[in-house]
Order: sequence, then structure tokens, then C-alpha cells
Amino acid sequence: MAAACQISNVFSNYFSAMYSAEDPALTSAPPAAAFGAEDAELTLGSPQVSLEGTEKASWSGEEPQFWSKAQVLDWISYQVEKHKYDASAIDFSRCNMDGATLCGCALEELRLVFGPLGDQLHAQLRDLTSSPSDELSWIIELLEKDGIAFQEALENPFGTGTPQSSHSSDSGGSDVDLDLADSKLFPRDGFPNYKKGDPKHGKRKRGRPRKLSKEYWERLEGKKSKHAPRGTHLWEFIRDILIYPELNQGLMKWENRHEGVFKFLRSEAVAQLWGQKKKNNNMTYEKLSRAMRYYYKREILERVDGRRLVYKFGKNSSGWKEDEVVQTRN
DNA sequence: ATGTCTTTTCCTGTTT
DNA sequence: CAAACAGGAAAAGACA
Repeated sequence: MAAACQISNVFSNYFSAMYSAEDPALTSAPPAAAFGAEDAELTLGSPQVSLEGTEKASWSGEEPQFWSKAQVLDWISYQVEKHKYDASAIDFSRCNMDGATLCGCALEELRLVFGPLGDQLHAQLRDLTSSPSDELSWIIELLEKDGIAFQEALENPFGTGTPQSSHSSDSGGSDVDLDLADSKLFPRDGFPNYKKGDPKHGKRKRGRPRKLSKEYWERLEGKKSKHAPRGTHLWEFIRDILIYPELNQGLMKWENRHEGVFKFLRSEAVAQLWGQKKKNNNMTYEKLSRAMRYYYKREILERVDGRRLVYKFGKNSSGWKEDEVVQTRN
């Protein structure tokens, strides 16, 4: 089961990595351009100086490559302060760049703009930045190498008995897999009372109750609360599972690639993955599908009648068509 | 600090 | 019967 945990985490990290960086303005970003692995970074403890007692810095917890201009400015100001550097020596008009640009600056360029502080900035940036290509290839390699084990782990969390007749039973039925694996990954003993539909509590309030697991989650991961990265929409998440076969792992398939018709093969597994991405281990296909149904009105999805677990991308979605995908991937 | 937007949660009823 | 589908309602959480 160590394998189940490890691989699931890798998978979820890969996904967080992909999405942590996504700019909402871009319809989609290829993983190669949007690695990130912020979770791993945070879990391992980043080398940043802590800002005890104060607000968390806007840039902390995010990969420098993906900082906005404002975050870059924040970080520079922070470095100026930290190194007791004379800010008047810096032409802040030349700091109008985003994280990607900043990371692209050579040491000489940084020295040019920031003087001696350039060396500090350069070193700090290097510390904050892991190697993108290495990161990605490592993850892909692992996914590929352990593809079978991963699949088995999803289908058979305890690795014993009934190895379900390998994947994609196109039955249209849902699956309860990952639930067990999930309870191992995200133990709930901290909240023994939280149980769906507990009859003891009679009529509960309507609407969305406060999520109980969040603090527990954060404690579990040994990190402070971090805002979810922006630009992560459910339909984009679904789309990316479909267009990156290396992420798909038999979770979904195209029914009609040209028309954007697709089907959930492992609905609960996809829901769990979505839940992992949103740090919400209570996600289910039922809830995910409610969100999907909201997309009909906005024409991000089109209705497909009479076909269970089948949806179709609508005219307000993008990034899934063959030509778009080719562009995205190159 | 207020409003908007996208979910998330729950629920009741219907369909497959 | 179980699993999906349909949507209404209300609230959470992120973001502007």
C-alpha cells in the first residue's frame, strides 16, 4: 500500500503542479511549461525565511516562475528589507516583470538592475526553483513505470484478492475504488462524527456546512493554510485528463473526439482526484456531477441525453479540440 | 469589506 | 433496487 500512497501522491502532486501555475487567461498550459510541484516544495519545507507573526507573503508557497508582477515586486521588496539594502538604489520601474521573466534573468542582468543585491536575488531564486524538466520527467517516468501498479492500487487498494479484470470495464457503472485508499491517504479519525447522512442528527441545515477536514489536512501536511491556486476550474481539470493520456490512466475516454463527447470510466476515481486537487477528501461523483450540470447553462458543457456518465464540451469551453491540443503540446 | 463567481453540500424527485 | 440524472437552495471560499 505504500505504493498506493506514493503513486497517488505523485499523481496528485503532478496535478497540483499542472494547475498551480495555470493562468486563467490561457486556455491551457502544457505540463512542461507549468510544472511547479508546490506541494512537494512546501511539504519538504522551503528555504524561505519565515514571516512569523505577519501576513504570509503573497509570493510564498508559489513557484517563482508563476509569480505575477505584483508578487515579484513583493518578493523584491522583501529581499531588500531582508538584506537591509538601500532601496533608493533600485530603479523599481525596472522590476515590472512577472516571475517567468524574473527567472529568465541572468546573474549579470540582476546585478545590473539591483547591484550587489542581484547576487542575493539570484541565489535565492535558485533556491526557490527546482529544475522543471527534471521534475516533470521524473513524474512522468514514475507514472509510466508504475502505471500498472497505480492502476491496481486504484482498483484494489489493499492489493489482496480479486484483482479486477484489469481496467476500463466500459460498463458505465461507477466505481467505489479509491475510497479505501482514500481513507488511508486521508484518515478521518480526527472527525469521527462526520458521516454522510448520519440519521442521528435529524434534519441538518441546508446548504454547505463548514468543511471539517481542512485544518486537519493542513496539520497533516505540516503547513499553514494556503489559498487554492486560481484558474483551476473543474471543466479544465476534466479536459486535461482527457487530453493528456499520461494523466488519464483509464479514468475517462473520448466517445467522439471531434465533437468533444467524453465519458467517465472511473467516475469516483476522477472525483477523488478532483477532491485531492481541491484538498477536499469528501468529494464524490455525485457532487462533481452537480458542478458539471451547472456548466450546461453556461454552455461550457452540452447535454447528452440518455447516456450515463457521458458529457460533451460546449461552445464556451476550449483547449480540447485536436488542433488546440497540438498547439498546446508543442 | 463587499460583491461576484465557482463550486460544494444537501435534498427531493425522476429516470435508466 | 442501485446508480445516474435533474435542479433548487444555501453556503463556502477565492478573488477582485
